[in-house]
Order: sequence, then structure tokens, then C-alpha cells
Amino acid sequence: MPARRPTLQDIADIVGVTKMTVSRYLRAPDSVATATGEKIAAVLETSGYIRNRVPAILSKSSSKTLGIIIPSLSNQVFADLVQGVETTTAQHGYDTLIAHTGYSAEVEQDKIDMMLSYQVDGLILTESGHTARTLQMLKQAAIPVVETMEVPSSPVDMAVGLDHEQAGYDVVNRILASGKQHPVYLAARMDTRTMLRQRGYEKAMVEAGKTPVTVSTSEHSSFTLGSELLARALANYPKTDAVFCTNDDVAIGVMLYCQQNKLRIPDDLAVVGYNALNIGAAMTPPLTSVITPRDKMGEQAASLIMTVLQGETPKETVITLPHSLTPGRTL
Amino acid sequence: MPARRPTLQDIADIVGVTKMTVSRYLRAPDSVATATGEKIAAVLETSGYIRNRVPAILSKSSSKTLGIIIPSLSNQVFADLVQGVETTTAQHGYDTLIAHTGYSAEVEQDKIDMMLSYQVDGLILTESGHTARTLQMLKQAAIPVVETMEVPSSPVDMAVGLDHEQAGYDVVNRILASGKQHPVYLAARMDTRTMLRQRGYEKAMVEAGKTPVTVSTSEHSSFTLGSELLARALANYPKTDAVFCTNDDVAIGVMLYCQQNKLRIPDDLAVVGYNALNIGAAMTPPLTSVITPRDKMGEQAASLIMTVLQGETPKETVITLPHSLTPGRTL
DNA sequence: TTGTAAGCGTTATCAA
DNA sequence: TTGATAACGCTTACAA
Repeated sequence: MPARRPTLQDIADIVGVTKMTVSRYLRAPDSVATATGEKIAAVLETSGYIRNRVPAILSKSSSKTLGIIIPSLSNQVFADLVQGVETTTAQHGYDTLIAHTGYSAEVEQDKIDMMLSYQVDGLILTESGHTARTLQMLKQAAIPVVETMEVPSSPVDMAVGLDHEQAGYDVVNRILASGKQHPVYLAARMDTRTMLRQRGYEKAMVEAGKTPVTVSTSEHSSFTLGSELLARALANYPKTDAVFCTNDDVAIGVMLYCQQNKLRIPDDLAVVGYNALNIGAAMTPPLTSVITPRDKMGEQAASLIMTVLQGETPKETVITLPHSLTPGRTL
Repeated sequence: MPARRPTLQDIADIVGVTKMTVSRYLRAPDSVATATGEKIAAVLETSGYIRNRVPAILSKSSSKTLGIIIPSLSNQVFADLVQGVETTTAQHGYDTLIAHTGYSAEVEQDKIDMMLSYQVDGLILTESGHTARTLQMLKQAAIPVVETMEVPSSPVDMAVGLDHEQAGYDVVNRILASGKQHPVYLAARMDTRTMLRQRGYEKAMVEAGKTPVTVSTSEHSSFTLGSELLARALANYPKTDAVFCTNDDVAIGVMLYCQQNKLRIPDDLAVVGYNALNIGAAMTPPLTSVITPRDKMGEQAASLIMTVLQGETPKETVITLPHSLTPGRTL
């Protein structure tokens, strides 16, 4: 076991060239004489050299890496977003670093600090509530930043997202058009998107001359939580005949509760979810849910950053993607 | 907007001291005269200085950061593991960097390469199948490495995990003890843990004088997949009266299929899952599932690394944690 | 209490 | 085609 990792100098000493030649070989094998290249290749192989990008980051202040900050590591929604980002970054030879915040703006600040101290070339964020210090850091860092998932009213820099308020509004109008009279909004932990959907719900309700009713909690959303929220809704608002759920986890919990309590879906209770995850399709009847193009958002967010890093100016820097509804049968 | 991020030198120039004094202030405010400290603090505030840890990483070859490599970003299991790791690292002032592999050993190699090139001080891995190049890199890097989730037969370095084969063996014996005659193993994408559980299943079946039957697929596990696997099992092995599922997603899919097809659980079909996620508790009847202490694994894995980084030698470097079964009612 | 000098490992630049 | 040199921004060790 070596005392320390081999450096370019170590390789060069063995081969009998300077580290500059080895460095050249690593980045462009053709820029070195064939014979030299072969010798270097052999030594690299046996010594198990691991490249060290820290010096390059130091001298160029660039790391060929994007940072992605997501709220949660166990949510398919953000996994899809990351997948989309990496589809694009991989094509451009960029790496990605991932950190999660647990939906806390303070943790987000710390993670952004860490990523900036690692000199990421660009950042992709997923929440639009930032601390003052975060905003200051992002400004100072002067790197391209894209906020995703939602489109903030005043973006830090660029944005690719959905109009969640409009989606909520559309869903509720569909529910009302189906003949339901008393749709209730079920909300879990209040992130920004949850609140935007609520606003859309309320707007549609008010326009229809109805009183909006939201049943919410500060807990993480979960399947069991969906059951609890529905129980509370039915207890406090017995007329409830439809629920618009802030996400599919809650919607599934609602459906499971209905099965246990012999409520027919959608006859007794219409259910609409949000994000159209796989489990909804496995339910009986299949869950009606809002389709959100997460991977596309990720791809476009990364594309915006790549464009800026190439010194070009994107045509649009704030992009709103369309939403639609699955052909489920719970509405 | 500045052309580039302010450096310590910039701050120092404004204050009228050397960058060394500013550096001292940042790390230990008391090591600087009170008056000087106040001046520095003021300038730091207005200039929005962001610390740059790259030079320190370069000169000390240490980053106060651990790398965590997980297969998937949308699995509660790995989210819990990361949570456990971060509980420990936070106490020691260490940061974490996360990367995901999509269950590919080649991607794992690339991500490990990236993390090593960022000079992480330790690595936490979640799969035990590594490429030759990965093994060579880990050896050269000479940093503490912990493999988690399972306990490999020949660990790269240290390990904290569960005995999945034993867990599978125990589950199947419980199923047989309940009177079921034809338990089938339902497997999704074959990662190492899925195969270990299968081995335990087969061992128990053979010991009971029965023929093991595994129904599997190369696809990602999902709820819909659980339904499909069960349909295949029932079609090909009509005597099937119990299923041991490689994870809860598959088990839930099985339960949903049973609901649709009026199969009674556990009378017509017993179901056992793996990981004891939240959704299992929301089902009717509640899913019986193997409890895996993910957060504890993460904590212990990180503790091992912290111990080594402090120059001490851990008492045990290969730790097997206990498993148990939820008090569900599907068995 | 503050300052000076050297060094971390790579790459851009210029020279041979 | 290869080499010599300087630079990136910080911290350690030593000096004042």
C-alpha cells in the first residue's frame, strides 16, 4: 500500500519524461509520440494512477461539474429530474454532484455553500424559497443557476418549471365539471409547490362560488398520511365528495382508506393525485393524476446551463412546460 | 457583478492586512485582535465572501468530506442510509457528497473516480459487485471504505450490513411453519441482495424437501411489476399459496393484484415483503415485512470511517446487524 | 498579534 | 514532440 496516491510526477519519473508529457497523454494521447505514449500507458496501468482534478479546479476555477440540490432522496419526482439533468450533462462531459436539503432553506444554504466551495460550474435548484445568504452567495458566485419544478415569480437567474397554480386550477375545474360539489384539497408538508396548487384550487373554488377547504399537516407526505387526512376531511366536512391530493402518495393513502371503508371511487369520492407515479397505474381503478414532465425539466435545465457555459445566450431563460392529466378512472 | 469571486487577498487588501490574517479570522476569530476582527467581519459581510476549500484540499489532500454511492435516488431504503450517515458526519464536521449508479458497476466506477478526484476522505458503498478498476482505485486511494447493506464475503475494507441470506431463510421457515406448502420467491432486478435472499429462500425450501420456485425479471421493481410477477407465478405454478417478495414494492403490487382478483390474504395467499416501508402499514391487512435498520447501518458505517480518520483502529471492521419481522397480518 | 515564504498537483504558455 | 516555468488560493511553519 503506497503512502500516498501516485502523482503525475511519479509516473513521469518512472517513464523518464516530465509530468507535462504525461499530462498531455492523459488528455490527448495523440499529442504525444506513439512510443512515448505506449510507455506512459504501461506505467499508468501498473501504478493505478487516479487523476486528481483539484489542481485544475484551482487554477481554472472550473470543475466541469454541475451541482444539483434536491429536497428529498426518496422521491421518484426528483430522481427523474436528476436523470434528465444527467442525460444532458453526460453528453457534454460534465459530472454532477447531488445534495439534499430535507426541504430546509437553511440546509439548502449549507449545501450550496459546499457546492460553491467545490467550484461547481453551475447549479440546479428545486425549491424557490432561499435564504438571504443563499441569494448573496449565488450572486457572488456568478455561475449559471436554474430553478426547476416551479417557475418562481422572480427567478434568481433562469428557471424551468410547471405552472402548479394553473395545474391546480385546471384539475379543480375538471372535478367540478364532473358534477362533484364539494372537492377538498389534501396537503402534506407545505413546500412551495403544495401552496401553489392550493392557490389554484382556491381560485377555481371561489370562481365557482364555493368555499375552499384545505386539510393539511406539517408532516412529510406518506401513504398512511393520506388515510389520516381523508379521515379528518370526512369527519370535519361530511359533504366531501372529491379530493385533490397534493401528490400521489397522499392519493394512494386516500384510495386505501376508501377500500377499507367501502367507499366507492369515484362514485362516493373522486380522487385526483399529482405526479402520475407508477403506483397509481397499479391501483384499481387506476388513479387520475397530473402528469409532470420531470425528466424533460431536468434536460432543459441542464441545457440552459450548458448554453451559458459555452458563452452563448439562451433564447428563453424562463421556461414553463405544459401539464396534463392521466387517463385514470378515479375522477 | 464581479468578474470573479472575491479571494482572501481581495478582502485583505480592503481591510489593510494580509490574507493570512483574514484566513486566521475565518478559522478562529479569537486568534486575531478584536479590532482587526471587527474590520474583517464587516468587509466579509459586504463583499459576500464564499470560502474556497479547493486550495486546502490540494495542499492537505483532505477535504473533510465523505462520498456516498447509492444505486437509486428514489428508494426510501437508501435515503434512510444516507440520513444515518449524515447524522454521524454532521457531528464530526464532515460534509457528504452523493452519487447514484442506477445499479451499474461501470457507473459506480465512474462515480468513485469522480469522488476520488475530489479527494473525499472516505467512501460509503452500497453494492458489493465492483469492477477490477474500481478495486484498484480503492486500493490506491488508501482511504477508509465501508460497504453497507450487505456483508460481502471478502470486503474491500470495512462493512456494515445485514445477513440477507439468513433473513430470507428465516422468512421462508416462518412461512412454512404457518402451514403454507408452496411459497414462491418473487424477484425483480437482480442486485446482490436480491440474490442473497433467493439463496436463503432456496436453502429453506430444500431443507424442507421442497422445490424452490423463483419468478423473476430484469426490470426495475415497481408496484405494477409486483402484479405481473404474481400473475406469472399463479399461471405457471397454480399451487402457489405464499410469496416472499424481494421488496415491499413488489409485495404491494401483489396485494393490489389480490384485491382485484378477490384473493384473500393470507388465507388464499400469504405475502411477505422486505424493508418494511411506510406503505405496507397503510395496506389492509398490514403487510408483514422484514425490518432492515438502514439508518443504523449508515450511522455505524460513518462511525467506522470517523474512527479510522482519527487514527484509531475500530474494534470490529465487519459488522452484521440483526433483522426482524413486522407484526403485519399478511402471513 | 501579524507577516513572509513555501508548497499542494495540475495545466496554459512559451521555449527549445 | 517535449520541456521549463508560472499560476491557481489557501494553510502550515516559521519569523518578526
